[in-house]
Amino acid sequence: MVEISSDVIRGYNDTIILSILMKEPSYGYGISRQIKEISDGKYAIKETTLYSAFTRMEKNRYIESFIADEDPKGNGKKRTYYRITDEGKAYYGTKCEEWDVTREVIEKFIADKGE
Amino acid sequence: MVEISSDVIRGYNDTIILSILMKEPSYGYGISRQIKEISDGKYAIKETTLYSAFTRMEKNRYIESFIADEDPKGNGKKRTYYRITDEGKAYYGTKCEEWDVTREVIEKFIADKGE
DNA sequence: GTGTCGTACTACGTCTGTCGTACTATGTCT
DNA sequence: AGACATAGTACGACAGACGTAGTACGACAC
Repeated sequence: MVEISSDVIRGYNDTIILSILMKEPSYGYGISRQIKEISDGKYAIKETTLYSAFTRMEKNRYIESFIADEDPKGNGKKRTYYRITDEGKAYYGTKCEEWDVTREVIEKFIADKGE
Repeated sequence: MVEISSDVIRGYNDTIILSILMKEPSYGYGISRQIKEISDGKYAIKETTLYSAFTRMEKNRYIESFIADEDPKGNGKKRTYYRITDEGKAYYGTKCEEWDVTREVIEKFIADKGE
């Protein structure tokens, strides 16, 4: 099985996290599981990478945190949730556009992909 | 114009350089110009990034350096050329395969690209 | 004959994102 | 009692990319 090196995803971790928050607010562990699920187990973000991304993106105002209870059935336990901001949505949009260009460029150098 | 962030290309700079050396041996400045040309000016590798990649890849035995004269018309001036090794070719092949997986994964998180 | 441009690098230090390791704490299942 | 899933936090290390700067040579303009 082909392994995805982290240096490749680097620069898109923030985008991946934001794409999950585009649907609805979520929290660390939940986002981590969703990433694994959506990628069919091909990519698992490291905890440290994820939480440091939260810190960075909150500083950049791409996301906002708030404390909330666990799912209804839960007792009184709290979790830190994150919600995407308008700036975050704009950033996500930019990254999606950038992706097209990046992909095009890289594929010019990849065997059997160039013109 | 959409700017390509370096973190995205990161992890593929070596691959891009090797793709040029797959055709024929070349040298720093020449490779730099070829990258710009092939990418239609969309990507220009920084000098420092390029030369540090040479050092790294020579250490990894993906490339070998040799000194040669400038083009025939040149006088006695020398340049450092690089040639891809068999290990380098194998590495390039692996990276090309990895690219397919990476691209697939990332596109699951990019708007209008998912399933 | 001086200055600028293109070529062809090298050196050094900084920054950023990722990762390894480790630790805390609670609830559930066995 | 111990393992496992959940839900994090803390801290330090590392690698690749980048900014800045400097060297050196030849060609060409003015």
